Amino acid sequence: MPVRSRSTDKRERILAAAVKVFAAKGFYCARVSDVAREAGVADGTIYLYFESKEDLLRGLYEENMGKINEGVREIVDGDGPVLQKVSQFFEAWARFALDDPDLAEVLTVEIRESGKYMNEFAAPLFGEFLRHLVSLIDEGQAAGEFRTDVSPKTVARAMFGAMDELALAWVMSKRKWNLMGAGSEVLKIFLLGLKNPQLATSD
Amino acid sequence: MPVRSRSTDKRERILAAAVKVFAAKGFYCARVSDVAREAGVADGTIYLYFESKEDLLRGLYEENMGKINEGVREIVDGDGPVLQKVSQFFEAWARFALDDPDLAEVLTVEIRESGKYMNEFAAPLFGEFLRHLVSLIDEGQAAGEFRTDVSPKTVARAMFGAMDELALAWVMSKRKWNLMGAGSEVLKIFLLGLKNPQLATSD
Amino acid sequence: MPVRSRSTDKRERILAAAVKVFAAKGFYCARVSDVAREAGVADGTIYLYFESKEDLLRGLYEENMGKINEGVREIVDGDGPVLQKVSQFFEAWARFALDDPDLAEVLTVEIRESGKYMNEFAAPLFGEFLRHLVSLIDEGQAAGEFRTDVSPKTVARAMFGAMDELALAWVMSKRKWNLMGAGSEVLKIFLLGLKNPQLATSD
Amino acid sequence: MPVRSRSTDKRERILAAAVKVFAAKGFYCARVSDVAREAGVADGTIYLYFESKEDLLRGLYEENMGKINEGVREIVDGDGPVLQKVSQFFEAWARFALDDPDLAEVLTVEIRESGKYMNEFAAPLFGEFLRHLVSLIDEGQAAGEFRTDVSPKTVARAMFGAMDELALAWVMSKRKWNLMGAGSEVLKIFLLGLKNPQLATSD
DNA sequence: GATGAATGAGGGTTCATTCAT
DNA sequence: TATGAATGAACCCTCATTCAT
Repeated sequence: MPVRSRSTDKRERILAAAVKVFAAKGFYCARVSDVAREAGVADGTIYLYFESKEDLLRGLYEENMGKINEGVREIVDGDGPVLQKVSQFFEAWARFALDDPDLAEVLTVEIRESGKYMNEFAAPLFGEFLRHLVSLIDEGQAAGEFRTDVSPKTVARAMFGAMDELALAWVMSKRKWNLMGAGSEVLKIFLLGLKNPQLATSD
Repeated sequence: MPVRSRSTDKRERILAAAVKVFAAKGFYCARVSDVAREAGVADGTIYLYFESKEDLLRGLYEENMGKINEGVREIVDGDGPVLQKVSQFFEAWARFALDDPDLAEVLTVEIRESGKYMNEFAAPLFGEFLRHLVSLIDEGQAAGEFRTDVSPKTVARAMFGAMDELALAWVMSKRKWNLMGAGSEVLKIFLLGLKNPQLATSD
Repeated sequence: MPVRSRSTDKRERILAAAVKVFAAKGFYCARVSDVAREAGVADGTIYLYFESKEDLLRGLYEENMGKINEGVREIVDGDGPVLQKVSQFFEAWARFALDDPDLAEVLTVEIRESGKYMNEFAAPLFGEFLRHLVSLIDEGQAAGEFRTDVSPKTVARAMFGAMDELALAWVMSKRKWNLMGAGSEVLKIFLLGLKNPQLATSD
Repeated sequence: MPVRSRSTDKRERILAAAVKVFAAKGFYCARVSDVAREAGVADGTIYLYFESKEDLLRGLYEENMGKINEGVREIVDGDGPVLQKVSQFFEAWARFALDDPDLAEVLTVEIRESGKYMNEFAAPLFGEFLRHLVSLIDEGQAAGEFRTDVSPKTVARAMFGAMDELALAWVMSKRKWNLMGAGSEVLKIFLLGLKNPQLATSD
């Protein structure tokens, strides 16, 4: 039976509260005391676990983007056919958004938060995420499934952008429609659009 | 012939300064006095033209998104074949980013700024932009060019997301690669992926 | 007719208020808003003239210690007999305390404020002050008025300590007794104690 | 034979730690947790022995100033010639500084901390210390050794100020020079300066 | 219209103190 | 007794906004 120390629990509660509050008000409009209240702790307690408000965002980002990266890495490193792995990749992404739309919103929005310090920590993890996707496209080209006259990097970026925008739209629309279905539609477009014309069989 | 009053010029200078400063530091980290210095006016002067810092962002957004919408509307309302119009649509979008990357960054990033009041003004104009794209997809389906088993809204959103992400990546990478070329690649993927399989001729 | 800019006046008012408040509550117990209220300005106004609370203390110190140093330098560089200059030196010091006991208290107390950053700025000016006194002792020895078997540095430091303690006691006692008279007594002790025994005439 | 309880030891350790930390960072800049770490106890433990941070300073002050007062009282109440007792008085003072420079710094600096509550407890003990010195001067005057045209209180204060400043300078200079020697020089100045001119024998 | 000094509310952060274990 | 995680009041400083000139 797992025994989590009190502090670990509290750290998690603070992170969860931060996700909720940042999603609701945005990082800059959110007050640290909002997060504290949401987490049910005193303002000062947050500073026992995080160095600053910004560090709280960083912690939130690294913790969760780390998990996502883990998940997609397993898929990318898996054994099945590449087309199936691409599907799984985006399913995983969609499931993550479905599971915690607030978190999806924060990661999705904050990743844009242009310059300054933010990207100093966001970039590496996002870069890793993208590299996994690039690997898949590479693999697809190597397997003869995808056309080779496109840049995997460009394709990966575009696919991510399309899916991310979908997730954002879904979050903003108060989750009124079927994200997974829309994701499938878009994925199909990409797979068709990338299909190697040399392949004997049409879909 | 239109004669712009001196004050209109100043308004433009302030807006241009705001674009530059917001792109560099982000809306929340930018100070009104930064914008004033960049515009070469006094802090107080900004409040002769805008009600608040937020109103400055609104003005910036409406002015520029308005122009973009005008541009794409002309394309959408134009007479050529739908496939050509789709190409023109994204060319216009890319050209806008190429012409003023700072502006592209601000619009691209701030549009995400989930929360609060922001979207109260961003949504309508962005919605209009999206509707133009949806119209094109609709038109393509009606013309038999595109498959009809996909939701135009979903497709439009995905296409926008892909292109927007490309623009963002390009901006963030300090414009080191060819945005227009990458955009063409991605557009081709979408057009192939959307192509009506009933069409006799393959591309 | 001297025209002081408004800002100069305000800076002076803030400095004067800081002297009063720091004297009354001590630097660390004083709140910036106390100084602001005393000066009749808004909290933020202080930061138009000083970078931080600490900078306010630094400004106060440099401005006033600078003036004191100027005053004693003129005396040290003057032409009269050295014994007379020593008297003038301490008279000047006492007059400064009499003129602005609050200021005397702040300078006297804060100069002790041991380590850290404080002395980074206090040391040079206090060092200058001490050097002026050392010069006088040197001069007295060279002139044959003072014994030469004592270190001018040690003597200067002791004389300063004695006078400073007197000033502090006077300030703390709510100025109930005659500082100038006590100062004369002490000065006489030092002058007798330092007197060159070779001198033919006894006092 | 006195058996110190474990708790008394801990109290002593905390006091010693406080001396060290207060000397290094100053009372206001020192954190209670700094003292706790230095003492090797938990933060909360300090509050088992002291009511507050201020009380810790009070305890430190009373304990040590008490010892000093005891020491000088023995000297003052001793039997030897008054001139010798004066020498012993300041030797004791210097030895105290030499033995524990950190403590000297704290007592020396904090005694100035003008304001508030501080002096409520410092004043009595410092007053006692001064009264011992005043007694000596009185005694010297009564014995015909010192001139009687000076106020013993003033003289005592000045002597203390001179010696204290010397100790402070020595502490601040990282103890680079000979405090005891400098003290002797200064004491000699005072003794010469105070010498009763009626005395047949010159020194 | 234009200025920029002044304002003051607001918020991130610190740290003395408490208390459940 | 001893602990140290938790508390929350306090405070320095920022910066959007105002307004006298």
